Amino acid sequence: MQLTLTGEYAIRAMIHLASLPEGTIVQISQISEQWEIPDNFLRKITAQLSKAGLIFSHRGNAGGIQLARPAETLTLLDVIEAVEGKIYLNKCLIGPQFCSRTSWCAVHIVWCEAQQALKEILTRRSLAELAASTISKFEQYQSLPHGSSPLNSPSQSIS
Amino acid sequence: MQLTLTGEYAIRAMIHLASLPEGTIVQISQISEQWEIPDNFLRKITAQLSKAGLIFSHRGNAGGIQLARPAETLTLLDVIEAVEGKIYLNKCLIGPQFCSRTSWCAVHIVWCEAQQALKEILTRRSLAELAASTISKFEQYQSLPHGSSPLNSPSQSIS
DNA sequence: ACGAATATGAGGAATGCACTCTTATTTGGC
DNA sequence: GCCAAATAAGAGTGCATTCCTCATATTCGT
Repeated sequence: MQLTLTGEYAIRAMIHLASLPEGTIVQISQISEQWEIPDNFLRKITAQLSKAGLIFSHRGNAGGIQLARPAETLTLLDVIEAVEGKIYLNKCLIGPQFCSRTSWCAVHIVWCEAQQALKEILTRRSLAELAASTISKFEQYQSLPHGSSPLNSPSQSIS
Repeated sequence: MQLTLTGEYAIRAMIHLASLPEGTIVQISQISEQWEIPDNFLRKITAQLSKAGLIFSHRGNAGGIQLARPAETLTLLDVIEAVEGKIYLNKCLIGPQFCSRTSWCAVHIVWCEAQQALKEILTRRSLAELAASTISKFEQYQSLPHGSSPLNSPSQSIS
């Protein structure tokens, strides 16, 4: 009943991309450094994000990854489901083949409600909002002059 | 991000107990039969429920288990946390030692909201309510005469 | 052709899940 | 006291998943 590190890393990477001007291409190694993600592992994760259509990847010289859609149209749920598969808080929510009691079990209804609530919250704010809010709060936290983006300058350690 | 079978089985067993008159003692093997739970595994789970103080267990001849508190005061969250530990939708919710970004990360706030909502839903209805509702729905489903409890009569297969 | 980047697939160690099995220990009835 | 019926406790097993690493392509700009 917990987000895996895979999902957490995917979110970090996507927030990073969402904090940049639309269309910016970033190298994976750059993201892995700034967000403390094992480089090779992040490559696996970005491959999944790419396969799911959330990012474009460009190989070769000056390659990297970029968002495939505007950050305003992306949500945490998109990212999580891209790398972890669809969310099912309980097996009984997958389908009747996993629980024969769904038609008369009151607990099943509770799980329906819980899952709906969870998904609603994970889609309530776009990655664009989250990235913007994160940056502004980080600047407040660090008492930095406004306008310098902490997520893009490698000199600033995020820890 | 899913309830384990351990949690699912624990809920079934507790719903079973909650459907009986207060203070009733049931054998573990009886529950395991009616709810399709491996007998030995259920014994492990009931041991956890007992250690958590949710049920009393009695050994020896005519032994069994019974609710330690009225079913009206028990919730799904109690049961789940008894066998799975406290719910943390993301590691960052456990404490700052798992994520140094909590003070300025907007995603962290979303997880807080999600977890709160989930817990609220899992405590909204008592096991007494859930058991009662399940039984009445089951009777409707089976078109049985009112008053016969499906969860107590071993002759009826629940499948 | 070269070098800088991602893609891909084969692992691999560690952990957790879903159990089983065995050996106590307790209790009530004879 | 003894036996049968029940839980207690702990070890152990098989499997899947998580969280990675590494080696080897493949792609593209110059």
